[in-house]
Amino acid sequence: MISVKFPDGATREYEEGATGTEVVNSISKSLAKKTVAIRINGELSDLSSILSDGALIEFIMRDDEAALELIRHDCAHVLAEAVQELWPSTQVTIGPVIENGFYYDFARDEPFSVEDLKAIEKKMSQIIQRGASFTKEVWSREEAKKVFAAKGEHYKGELIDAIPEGDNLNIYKQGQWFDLCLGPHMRSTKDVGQAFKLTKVAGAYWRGDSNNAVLSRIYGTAWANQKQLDEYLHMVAEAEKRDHRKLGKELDLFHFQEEAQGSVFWHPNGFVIYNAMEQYIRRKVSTADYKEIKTPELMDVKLWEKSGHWAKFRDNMFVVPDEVPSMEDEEQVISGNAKLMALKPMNCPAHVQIFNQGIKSYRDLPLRFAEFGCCHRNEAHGALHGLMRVRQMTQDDGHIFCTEEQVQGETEVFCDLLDSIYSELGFNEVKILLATRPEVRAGSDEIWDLAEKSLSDALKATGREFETVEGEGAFYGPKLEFHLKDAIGRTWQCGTLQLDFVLPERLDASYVDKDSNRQRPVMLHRAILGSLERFIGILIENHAGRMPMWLAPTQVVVAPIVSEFDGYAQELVAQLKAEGIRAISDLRNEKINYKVREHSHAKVPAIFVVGEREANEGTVSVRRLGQQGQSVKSKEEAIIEIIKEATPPDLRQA
RNA sequence: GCUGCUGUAGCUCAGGGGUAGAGCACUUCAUUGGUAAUGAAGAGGCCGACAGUUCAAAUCUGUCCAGCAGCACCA
Repeated sequence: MISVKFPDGATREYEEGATGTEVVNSISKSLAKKTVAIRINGELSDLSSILSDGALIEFIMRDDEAALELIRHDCAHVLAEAVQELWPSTQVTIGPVIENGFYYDFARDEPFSVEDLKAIEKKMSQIIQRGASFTKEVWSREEAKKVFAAKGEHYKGELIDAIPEGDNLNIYKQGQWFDLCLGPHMRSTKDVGQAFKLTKVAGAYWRGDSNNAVLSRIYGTAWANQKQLDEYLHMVAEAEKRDHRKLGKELDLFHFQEEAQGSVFWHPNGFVIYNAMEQYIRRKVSTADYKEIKTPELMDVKLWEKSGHWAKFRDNMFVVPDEVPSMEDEEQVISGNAKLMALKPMNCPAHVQIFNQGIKSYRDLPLRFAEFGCCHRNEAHGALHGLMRVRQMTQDDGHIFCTEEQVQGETEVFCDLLDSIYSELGFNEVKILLATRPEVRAGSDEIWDLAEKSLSDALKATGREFETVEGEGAFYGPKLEFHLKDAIGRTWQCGTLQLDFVLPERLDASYVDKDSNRQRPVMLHRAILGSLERFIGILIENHAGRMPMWLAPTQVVVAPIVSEFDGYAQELVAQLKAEGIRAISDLRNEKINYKVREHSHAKVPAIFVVGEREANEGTVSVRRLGQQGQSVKSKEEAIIEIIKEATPPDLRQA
């Protein structure tokens, strides 16, 4: 006999070899009906798993949060079966669960079309209705290789080879169809339910390596019930409406064009936001004792060779020969002998050049430089994405030169600065990741041990929680990544703090310590927004284009109802402008409905409507974006209200 | 860069081997109307670029360019 424990502390005895199914059946019929999987000692497993003596077990119902992963994984298997039923010569590869759904990669000569998805969904529905049980078998390596080879499944053969010797080789069957899989799965395909949808097709590299073949990937989403699926699809539609590229066009904020791929043309409206953000950050870093600097855009390639960027990022740099092309033969000719310059892809080496001027004393440390650094990176075509990924960007960059002992204090101060800025900008959920040494890197393992330890110790000392992501650090040092959660739950990496022992060494930075000895400073690279362009894109999507008053390109429109009161409207605009408010009048010969509609579409936060009553009483009828109706106030009161709201968050009186 | 899709008016899109279409926006005229569209008229296009097939190409084919969705990349 074996005994199993339940979460409430109870124990029960079963025959040797009892499975989760037997246990759940022994408890109650209704429980057995709802239970789709089991957790054994905390690990999600098949309900049909054989239990060991003393195991702690928990039942997973289909409606449990934990079952979502199983629903999606099982759904991926159903997708694969459906595809092979429809197109038997298609090879299957892998099909993992991802956020909100799953995908499956197939090897097939003909890529899938969007129309195919409908047919596949129909077939999947049938497979789910058939409700074949998932059963697990453990095969020998040889057997598995033979069977998959016979089926023409070469990718599965490669996967089998990659499984470490000694590990079990699980095969999950659902009726006639089977797949190599770690599991676990639910009881049968019926447990998947019908709340699923295939969303898109795309190409993807085998094993995520661009040197490998391109496979056809089908993405899907799956949920416990139709309501959840509908909510998810609604959320996706909402996100689409917020797309900053669409809003950028609608609100006349910026545009892109072919001749400057990936570089922003800021229109007057967009540049208001840009300037407001730049000025805001400038005030914040100035208060935090940073010295603002400006460094050259174009520098000799030699500097980038020295810093190590040339070796690693040359392919993504814009290189400019210092030469006027000759125009012989009507073709532009460049000799190839010219000195090579490069547009800076980042600012750090330039900041070190300023640090290196003159002799620095330990008394100068920590020395904090800030720059709105305009950087160019020749990003791959497919990587460009509106404001989120551009070729010309302006980083709110900064570098702190300090001693090893000062790292902890600087980390703490920086984290506080970030918290203050993010919360002022309306982002209250921040997740921190510590990214450690990548495979290709500069600096010895000892330096990396030290750098990773100092950074994580410093962060721990601030009392903040973080997760570690292995291998994601910069080539010169480990980094902290600060991820913001936006209004519809998406996360964006914005801030970063990177600890660097390598660049000061390579670029020979030094200071004189108490005992008159030359020492290497530590360099902290840091950014708060990341890039102004990208952050503005995030702000647009977060606010769905309805920018808070202090960032709104036009803050107030004053619209008279009839032309008789144009004078009163102009007077109001003049008063608002005198207070630094971005106000305009709309004196067009149009109905008030039309004006209100138009300015509401333009997402102007406040409209002052004035007619006979207002002009006679010295009032305004204030209509606020997103609110029904309007309220009448004295003009003084209305203006004071706008001034308050238009004040940047760091300048507001508490 | 890779795979797939798309490219027609300022915007959103329909059409499709034989004279280029709609709505909105724009211009003009009339309208002075109290909180999300007043009416009428007009103007606007090398149908992404280049080549090929054809009596004839915006339409079919090919190449290229750009955008989009993923992938890969992201100092």
